[in-house]
Amino acid sequence: MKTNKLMRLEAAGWTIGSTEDFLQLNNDEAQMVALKFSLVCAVKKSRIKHKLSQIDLAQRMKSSQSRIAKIEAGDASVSLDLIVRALIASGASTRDIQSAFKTNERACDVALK
Amino acid sequence: MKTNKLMRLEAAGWTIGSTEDFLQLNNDEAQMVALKFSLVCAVKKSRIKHKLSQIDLAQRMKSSQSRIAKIEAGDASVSLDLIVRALIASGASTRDIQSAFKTNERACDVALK
DNA sequence: TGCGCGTATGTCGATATTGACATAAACTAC
DNA sequence: GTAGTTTATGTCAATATCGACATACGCGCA
Repeated sequence: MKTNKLMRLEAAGWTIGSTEDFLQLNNDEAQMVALKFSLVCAVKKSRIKHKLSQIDLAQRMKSSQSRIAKIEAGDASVSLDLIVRALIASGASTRDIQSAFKTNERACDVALK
Repeated sequence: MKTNKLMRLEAAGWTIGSTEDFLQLNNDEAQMVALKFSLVCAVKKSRIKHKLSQIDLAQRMKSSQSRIAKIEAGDASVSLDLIVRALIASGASTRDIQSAFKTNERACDVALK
């Protein structure tokens, strides 16, 4: 019997698994953030490696310098789409892009400066 | 001296490299499309592998069944963000995600059915 | 000092993307 | 058959994201 307490909980607006869902969501969120971070790092690395200013890169992908700055700053208003576009436009190779998806990257700043 | 013809062209609204930019853009676009395609395939594979219905997956990522359908159909209104979120939520491992970024995947349908 | 260059930050109107919903279609199993 | 399950498609109001612009900051150099 799993009815009694369960039903009371559900009556109160809870469902079984809600905790797991919550944690799962957090975990997924974390993965997403880590992924974005890696890619952002890769963008900056690739841009500098190819000796491009933010303006150069912006022109390449028909965006604006401020967008590039926001990308590299990890601004909340930039999508994964834009990050990956920037990565591609910056001249990163397919291999670079792929390896950027390893989330176990070292801290970005360290590698950059 | 690269001034003469160049200046005339620029006066006409052209800049050097515009053709390259054009091709570059197309190439970047193509890379982006290929990437999305690979990921979409990976989502469907992973979802089925984990025996999830579109509704299940939708609940996991707090989205809707119709969105999942659109994702897997390659609808124009789905962002890379959502695709990757779906991939993560479907239970794909980090390794799965990474390997999904190899653009030289085989056709999706073949593998799926 | 001031000037040029690259970058950071805030704002804003226009556009893209979202979840939700309705509904149809495809497919099983009875 | 039809009832149940899964997936596909269209619509829409709410929100997220966009490029563009202004502007400030840091930094090297004359």
